[in-house]
Amino acid sequence: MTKYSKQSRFLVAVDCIVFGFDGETLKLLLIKRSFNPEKDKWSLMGGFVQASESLDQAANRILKQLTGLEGVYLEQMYSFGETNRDPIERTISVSYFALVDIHKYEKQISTDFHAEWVPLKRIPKLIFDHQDMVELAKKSIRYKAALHPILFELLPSRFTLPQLQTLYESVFNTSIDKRNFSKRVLATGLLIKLNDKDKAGSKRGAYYYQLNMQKYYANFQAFINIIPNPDSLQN
Amino acid sequence: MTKYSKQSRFLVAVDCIVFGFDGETLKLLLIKRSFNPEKDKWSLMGGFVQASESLDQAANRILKQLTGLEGVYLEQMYSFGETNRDPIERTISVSYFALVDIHKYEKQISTDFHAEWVPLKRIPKLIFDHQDMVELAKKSIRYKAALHPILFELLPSRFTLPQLQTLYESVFNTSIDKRNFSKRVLATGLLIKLNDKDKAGSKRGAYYYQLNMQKYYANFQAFINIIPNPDSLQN
DNA sequence: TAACAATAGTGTATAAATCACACTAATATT
DNA sequence: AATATTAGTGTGATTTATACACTATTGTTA
Repeated sequence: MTKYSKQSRFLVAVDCIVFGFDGETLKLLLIKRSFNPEKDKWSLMGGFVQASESLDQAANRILKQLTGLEGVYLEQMYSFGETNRDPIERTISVSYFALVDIHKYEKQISTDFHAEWVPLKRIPKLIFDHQDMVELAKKSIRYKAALHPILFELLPSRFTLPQLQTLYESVFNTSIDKRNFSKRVLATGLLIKLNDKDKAGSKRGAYYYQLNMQKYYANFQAFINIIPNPDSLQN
Repeated sequence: MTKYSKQSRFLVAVDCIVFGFDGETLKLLLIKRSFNPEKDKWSLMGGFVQASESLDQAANRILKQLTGLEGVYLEQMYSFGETNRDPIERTISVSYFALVDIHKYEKQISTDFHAEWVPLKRIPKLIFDHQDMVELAKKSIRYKAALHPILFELLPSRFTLPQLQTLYESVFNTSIDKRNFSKRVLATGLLIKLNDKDKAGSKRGAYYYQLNMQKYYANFQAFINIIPNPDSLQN
């Protein structure tokens, strides 16, 4: 059968907004572009989709190539298709956001690749419409995290309640009463309390918890109420 | 400056999942394809993105061309990019869902175009991965409608509470106590009660309501609780 | 080695939201 | 005039959310 001969064909890119959390601050992984146009400007991780791969495969490949990251939480977000968003040639970009445990990758990223963790509050000017992508990604994770337990993807496999609370407070840019916070998270049944403590953050030490992976996967689609009235917290 | 010479370029399509509600049943607008491949098979509204238009513009154009629909609620949903999803040539499809007032368009659609409203429960086999798109669209509107007042887009500008309730009951495939339902919807402050009644649906007649457009637009992003525990209603 | 400083951990009473539930009202039809 | 059909309304019980403050632990320091 013949091809669709009269139609235009376009470059299709994938761009990844990669979030990390170092225990205090939410960060994005950015790279200095190594090729034209906009060489040496800050950019999201991106690359063109190849003929042989699906969009998801492209996103995973690009993330792996540019940062070494593999097997991380990656979710398609939105497709950007303004005709002039790339000045060289029309490119449609399918954006993904990723949530990674920053500690696993911190060293290898900055040495092997020209990628850097930048605090979300101090994102430099980015190329093309990457700024818009970042804004949308911030909204998207806040929205999703208000309903689903995705933020655990940003933490190491063992974490403390104070760490978890700090993470929620950063994402939602608010402060939460710790008694109510712990009641709510424990009520989800997602956490398993361990016997040892993290002594790094305080003299007394805080108990480690880990995810109950069974329940985590089973309840991922269910709505969960860690942040009440999240819409009143927009900013 | 030169183009990105070594990269592959792809066809990019837009496919629209168009929902309508006739007062009793949720329906999708489908068309019989008028061209190959898969001529005469059932399909979603789709078409290729042109060089001169953005994705949103393409979606609006295609909807207009194939159905005459214009100015309807249209929201980008997800991009489908499996390499072999179109057997003729690789095509990346950006899907949109639309919510329309079925009465406004019912006649003009079936006469001017080869489009047809089909009950959601009786969707025929569709071409390519359009079945997947429909499944995702059903999930998407249910998810969104659990949190935001989008379902009003499916109703005429004047509607009764019984109509609204039937709509929610169809979307969530459940039944709701009408006392609690009316309390909840009226508590949103989104509805204005009118002085006349719809006498078509019953002898007594039910009061018409209309949307308070101010509040509707202002509160669109806010979370709203018309359906409690929507996750317990999945199916 | 006792006092101090710093963070972790816990409970209760009040307010608000949600839920379950049944009767009367209006009117077209017979 | 009786009947059938759908619209409209209120309350009490339960659950959930909120506000709020003190004790526990332990490394550091005087």
